[in-house]
Amino acid sequence: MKSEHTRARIRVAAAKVIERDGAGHLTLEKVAAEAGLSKGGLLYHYPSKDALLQGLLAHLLENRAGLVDDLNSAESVSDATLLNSLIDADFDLPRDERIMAQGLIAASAENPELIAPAQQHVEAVFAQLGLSKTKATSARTIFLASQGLQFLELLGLLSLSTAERNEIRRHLKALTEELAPC
Amino acid sequence: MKSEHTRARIRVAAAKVIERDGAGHLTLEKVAAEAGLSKGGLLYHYPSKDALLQGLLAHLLENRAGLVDDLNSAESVSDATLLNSLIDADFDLPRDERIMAQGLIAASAENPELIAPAQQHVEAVFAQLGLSKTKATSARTIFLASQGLQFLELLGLLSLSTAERNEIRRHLKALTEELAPC
DNA sequence: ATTACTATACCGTCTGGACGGTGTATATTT
DNA sequence: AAATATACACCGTCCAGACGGTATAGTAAT
Repeated sequence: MKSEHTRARIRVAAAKVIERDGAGHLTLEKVAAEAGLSKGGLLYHYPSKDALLQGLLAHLLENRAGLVDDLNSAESVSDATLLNSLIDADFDLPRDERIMAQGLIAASAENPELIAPAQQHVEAVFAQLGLSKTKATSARTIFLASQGLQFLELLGLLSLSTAERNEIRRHLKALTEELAPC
Repeated sequence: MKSEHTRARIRVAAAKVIERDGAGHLTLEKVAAEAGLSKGGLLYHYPSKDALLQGLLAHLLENRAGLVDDLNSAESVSDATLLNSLIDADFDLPRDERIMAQGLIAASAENPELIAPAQQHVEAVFAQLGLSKTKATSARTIFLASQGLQFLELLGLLSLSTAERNEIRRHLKALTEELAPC
């Protein structure tokens, strides 16, 4: 039971290494050092680099996965609810997790299968948003825009002032609300 | 003058390697082999791996850069024109160049400064779309959605049927046209 | 006895890039 | 016309460093 605590420490350490040295220089030894662990100790918890990366991704999807699943009960209005949650999740992603995502994008180059869980999530969202015949495309477009901004920020291709960022967020939320009444 | 021809061959070879082995396994030797060149020959044209990657990116931005610059003359309606072109460029990106983009995303992990030209392009687009006070956010959102889809596809997080893909494209174009009259 | 580590040494592999050399075409000089 | 020089395009080998992962021996707490 101390394990999970240590694993969390390791994940944060990985994020710090990625932030400092770049995702391409993520090394088991560096992560171990940053976490205050020996290399052997790190490998005890995550027996390979891939396992560590999978751990990062699983952690990232923990919260979001619930959002999609919780919609088994509700109806058409729930698309707006889902979008709202996803937008919030995107825009309020903690710094740590943002960096982890960055690292995973990089890692997916080496090992494409690694991000399969993320693919599952995205396609689940798309499937859910596709259920309503009339507004499916509008809903999906809102999702795409939210994701688009996250990726551009993640890759360092765009950095907005908080004011501009918030305005886009507001706009996406407004578009989401237009979905329900119609 | 034979140089440019060979360089083009090298770029295509790089795309093939990325497609076959994954972006993380892009190697000078593999590219050279694929291009029917020795490693030394490759290094003659692109004196380092970074130089090769920069070459790929420059090639990708060649067409798009013109789109933004061409708007020095026109007025507010031109935002719609720009968006239209960008959407087309995103959706009609040739297979080769799509794979190159994939490789560059991966490479940016190792060397973040590498994608500076792309950053410049994105921010130029955003600045251009920010000029019209009233519809700036709407225009930017359309751009974000288009980019969002490209990234999701690029990273293998989403694969749509051509029908679904086209519907989103149509929707983005419709939103773009709504921009002008108001 | 099991869990959770530390510390260190080591191995095999991969890879960027340096380096020296080769052939060929064009230009210049004799 | 012959000889020489120069630049271009390219070959093939070698090497130093980095990295993932293994192995081993030992510690400490539960």
